[in-house]
Amino acid sequence: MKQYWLVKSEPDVYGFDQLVKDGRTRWDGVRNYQARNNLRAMKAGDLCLFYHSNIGLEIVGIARVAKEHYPDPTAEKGDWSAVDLEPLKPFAKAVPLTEIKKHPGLQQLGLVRNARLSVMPVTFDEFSTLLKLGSTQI
DNA sequence: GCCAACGTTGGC
DNA sequence: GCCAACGTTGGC
Repeated sequence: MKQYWLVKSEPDVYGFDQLVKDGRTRWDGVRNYQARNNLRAMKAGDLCLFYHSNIGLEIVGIARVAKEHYPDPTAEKGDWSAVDLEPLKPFAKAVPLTEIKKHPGLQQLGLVRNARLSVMPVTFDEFSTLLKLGSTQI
């Protein structure tokens, strides 16, 4: 059973365009237990909505889990994990946070409820709704 | 740049 | 184990 996720990144640090350019990247540096546990629950092939925080404030595309979790090589101490992501598809139309907040079907989304969590699960219904808002099919 | 929300740390 | 202080994140 495929699961759905949402990951956040500041586009001036690492944006979706960069992921497309790179073809694949290591999603590391997560230092929050809840986010780490979400990373660990990801299965290869799961899909991740890619959100630009701080600048843009919109969902811009879909990535896919290319490699399941492994120890984060950037962690000097502590028990942290990373996964590999690859780009699947950019949104035809980016979906801004303001639109997400207005949508009655998206009020339970982690992005709305807990702005600070950087990796969060998304239900299939939420995922479908967001694809539709992004005028995108997979 | 400000501030609210949240997580972590450390004194007791 | 509680809670105040502090640091960080991220929307505005």
